[in-house]
Amino acid sequence: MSLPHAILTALLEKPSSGLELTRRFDKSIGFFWSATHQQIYRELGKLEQSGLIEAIPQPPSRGQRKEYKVLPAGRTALLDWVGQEQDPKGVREPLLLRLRAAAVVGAPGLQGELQRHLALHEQQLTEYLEIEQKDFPAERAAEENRLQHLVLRAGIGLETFWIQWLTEALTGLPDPARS
Amino acid sequence: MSLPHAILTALLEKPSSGLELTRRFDKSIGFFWSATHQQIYRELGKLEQSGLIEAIPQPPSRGQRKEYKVLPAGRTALLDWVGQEQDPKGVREPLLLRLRAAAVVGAPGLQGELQRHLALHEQQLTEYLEIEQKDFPAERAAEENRLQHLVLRAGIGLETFWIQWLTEALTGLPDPARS
DNA sequence: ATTTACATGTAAGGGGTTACATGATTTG
DNA sequence: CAAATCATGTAACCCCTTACATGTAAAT
Repeated sequence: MSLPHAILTALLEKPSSGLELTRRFDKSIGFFWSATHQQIYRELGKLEQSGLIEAIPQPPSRGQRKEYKVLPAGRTALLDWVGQEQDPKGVREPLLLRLRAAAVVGAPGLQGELQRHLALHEQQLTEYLEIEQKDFPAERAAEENRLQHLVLRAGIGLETFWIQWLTEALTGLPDPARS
Repeated sequence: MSLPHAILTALLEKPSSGLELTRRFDKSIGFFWSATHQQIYRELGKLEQSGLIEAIPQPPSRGQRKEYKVLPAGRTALLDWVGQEQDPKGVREPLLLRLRAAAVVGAPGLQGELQRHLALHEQQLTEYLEIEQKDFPAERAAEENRLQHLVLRAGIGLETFWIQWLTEALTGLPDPARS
């Protein structure tokens, strides 16, 4: 039940249409909870039906922009959700599965795949670091947006971990394959 | 499409029945790809229909143990899958979402939740470290099961990261709430 | 007028989660 | 034989993914 609350958060930060939300997800919340526009439209419909959000009155026709804002009930629902106990869900990373499978059936081409992942993680880390420089400059070690910064630091930490792990993995198996 | 391949890997390591697989998942593969017995039974059925695994002949009645082994076609399918390019999927961590939401609607009780998560991650790390000591002792810095060890090291690294991040987060907000 | 970009949706299928159902085997 | 345990399975629901469909507005 995370997506609806992600949407509520985004709408509280700024009322938006479905497409706007999709774009904002692509470059902020989506970093740790991605969603496609299909998911978002469906969820907006549900949230509206539940009385948690409201569409700003418009001639409702297809292909016509429809902007939503959060109702008081929506804010309450979000606050409830934030306060709930939720256990962290375990890792779910196919690459680790594939390594384990490779230990059994062999792994031609795995080295290349690891290098590809390494490059992708380095790219993501760079993106995060740029955002950090832009949004959280050292001067105002803000109390205001400390939480947002913390979230970004989680992303940075995770990418850093993967880069380190992949590097270690690659220095270990310098032979291209073993079928 | 990860679960079937996780099962193929497990069955190659050792032919098993559905319930055995469920238990083995709970304490090894399941650390980075969990599955319930319902999922496993359904998937075993599909794999058998596809001709990738085979049940060792038994009077097939309900409630009767049924052991599966991997067929050559299954091994091939797994090898194919290991060789495919698959992009890493982004993080999907509700706790980060909740922090972000807390930045908007406030966060009574969030500190307690962070401490709870910290304890859970410390517990998981301990479990991983025990497995490492038992299965990968320093003496034989094995080439044989290097890949398995690497996978475990990923788990260790991830838990370590979360512990560090949560600790940092908690030292920052020593006030119990702010609604 | 046609194309392009914007914007909102529908449909189908896969996978995961939870609750429940049923048969076999062991134990008291 | 009654209860507990082992073992396999069904059903319903929800979420995510992918591909496609439809309508509006602006540009050429």
